[in-house]
Amino acid sequence: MLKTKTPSLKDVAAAAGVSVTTVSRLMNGGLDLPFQTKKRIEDAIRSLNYRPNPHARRLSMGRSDTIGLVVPDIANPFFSTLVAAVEDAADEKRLAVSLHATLNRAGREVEYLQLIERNHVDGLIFVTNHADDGTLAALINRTGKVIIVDEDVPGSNAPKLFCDNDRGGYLAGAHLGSYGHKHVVFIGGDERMISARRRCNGLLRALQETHSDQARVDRYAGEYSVEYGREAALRFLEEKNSATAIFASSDEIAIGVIEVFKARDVSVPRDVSIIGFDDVGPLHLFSPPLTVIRQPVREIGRRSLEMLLETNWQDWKPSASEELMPVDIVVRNSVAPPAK
Amino acid sequence: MLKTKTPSLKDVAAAAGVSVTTVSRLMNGGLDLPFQTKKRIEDAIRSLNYRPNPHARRLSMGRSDTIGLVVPDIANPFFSTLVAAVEDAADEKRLAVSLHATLNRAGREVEYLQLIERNHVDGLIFVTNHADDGTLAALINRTGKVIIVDEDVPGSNAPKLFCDNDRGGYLAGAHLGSYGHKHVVFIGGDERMISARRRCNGLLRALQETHSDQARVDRYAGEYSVEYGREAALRFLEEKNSATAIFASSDEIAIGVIEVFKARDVSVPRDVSIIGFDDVGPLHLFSPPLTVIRQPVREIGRRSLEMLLETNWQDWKPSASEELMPVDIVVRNSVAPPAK
DNA sequence: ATTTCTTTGTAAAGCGCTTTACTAATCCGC
DNA sequence: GCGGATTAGTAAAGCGCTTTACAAAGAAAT
Repeated sequence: MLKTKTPSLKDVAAAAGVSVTTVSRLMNGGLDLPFQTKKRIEDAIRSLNYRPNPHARRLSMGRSDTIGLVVPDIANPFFSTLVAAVEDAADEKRLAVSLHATLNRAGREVEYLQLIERNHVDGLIFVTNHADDGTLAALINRTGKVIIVDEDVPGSNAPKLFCDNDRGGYLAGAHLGSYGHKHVVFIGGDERMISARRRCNGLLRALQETHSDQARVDRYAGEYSVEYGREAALRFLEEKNSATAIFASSDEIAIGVIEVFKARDVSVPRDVSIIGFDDVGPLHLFSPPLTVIRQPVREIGRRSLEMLLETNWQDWKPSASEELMPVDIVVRNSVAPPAK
Repeated sequence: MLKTKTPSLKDVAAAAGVSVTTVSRLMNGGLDLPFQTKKRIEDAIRSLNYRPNPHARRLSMGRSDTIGLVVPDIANPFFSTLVAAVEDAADEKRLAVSLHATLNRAGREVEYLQLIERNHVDGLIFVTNHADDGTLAALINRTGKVIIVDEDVPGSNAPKLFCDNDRGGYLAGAHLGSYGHKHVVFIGGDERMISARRRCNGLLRALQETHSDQARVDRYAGEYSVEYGREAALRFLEEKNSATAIFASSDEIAIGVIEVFKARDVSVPRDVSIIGFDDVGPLHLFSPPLTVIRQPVREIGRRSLEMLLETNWQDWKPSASEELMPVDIVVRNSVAPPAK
């Protein structure tokens, strides 16, 4: 294969007998040319199979037509569904997506946030799933053009998009309460995390509405992982917790819990009821099918891109702009009246 | 926030009292400078908080330090796990990944393949999951620098990485055979797809080794989707197929099958045995836990990036270079002796 | 003391595009 | 047939970096 250089704008211009400016302007829609000229240029483009060099274009224009997407873990179905939705929406807008996973490694988030600084990307959709010590918030406030999704970075001034965590908790609590559960353990993030705090609040509120001061919720705090789900389930068993139901704050946690309950012959929902959160995996095929609060993950993904694109960053005020996506409950078979 | 322009190499040079060349060469390791000069420059970089503009760098160097990754569907756990592994490996090599989902839409694959042409990306990892009419193969052969993963694009000259499909089929067949199954239906892609062909061959061979000419496999061909799994299960039931076991060629298909079996009160494995393929979802929590051929998805992801990086594209010969990753069987509880 | 290497730099071209500022040609009304 | 507006097009600067080709200064060799 002989090394024919890829054609440049100049080549096209030469072939069409016009200047590069003319070609460039034609291509970018800034010029109405007489039919003849236009056709000559278009023929030249076609016959040379010309495509603009994106790097030159980006350097010249000072933007990249690429958005950054940083998530904790791409393999996690919740995030991968989110990624899929963002990619889909971005593609529609002819934007590329530069994908980065932090895997909760220290410094990763900071590093990826910097991508924006030298306009590697035009904007960033940022999702974290652990508490921040202030570093992240400071960086976000300095760089701008980031949308915070799913979990808050407290102190950051950026448009935010969460699911309606409080309502999620409330729905779970109301459901559990209506079955007669008064004491439930909440397994989720720690109290610094908005998702955990709000879900827990909602849960307790609903329980109290049904059972007033008999209502009680214990909080087990840890990562949103299968591993922590197992750990929490073990703790639940070992401390012979008298709660009759568990509210597992993510699919992953629920999976971990169910795994050990299965191994220890704890029957769900006979011995203990479980209600999950997210509903992205095939939970309906579990035994028993898992009752769950569903997040509209794809909508969250699409909406986050919209927000990134529609906010006018020039004069965006650090307002308390927080958008909440609705959740709902999907009732399956993992909740029953308490045995005890 | 006043509009301080982001610092450029020139600013650094000025601040350090040297030329831009010097700074550039220092940063790219091409120069040993006397300690004093070096320190001056480094101080300047630090105090200006300078970071090179990636677009300028890319334009100048003619490469992007970005690889493209095109998959059929990011939300599908199999692919998302693959994506996660590739991203992880890429990050280690300081490469960005540009992610694209084809969603089996016509023209998408072609379009993304073009990314490589104007060095938008330095290489492409390409995974498709349907048959090609020759267009893709032609394009791939023209552009080069692509690794084909998971499913073949017949006629394409590129390094290829698949799992050991034949052995996967064989393992499934041997397992089923040892339980006394002679007649099984294979649900998977059509005969133009290497994954389907090889798995089916392996399956039949194993069955024949156990039951010689009593062995029989029916092939249901369709997409690797939950939807098709449902469809196939319905067909299975409606035609009262006398097969005693089903080999579902992906997690998705298996999920679809199990869904309808559950709805129709077909008991697994009592009425019919099922064996799946992939094992990326939480199949162990299904009822019953699904026996499955496992693909080393993460390893496939990592390896595909390695292959992209290690092949010397200058003098790569269209050899029959096909690499196979090992699969294994994980026995759970969805296979039992046939009832009939 | 002159030549020859190194060391320590520099100036300037080039990557391929966009865009600003400008000019030449054509058309219109009178 | 002239001034002015419009149309059709150009030249050249600039985006921020890398890299080639070259130079000055000091050290080593003759």
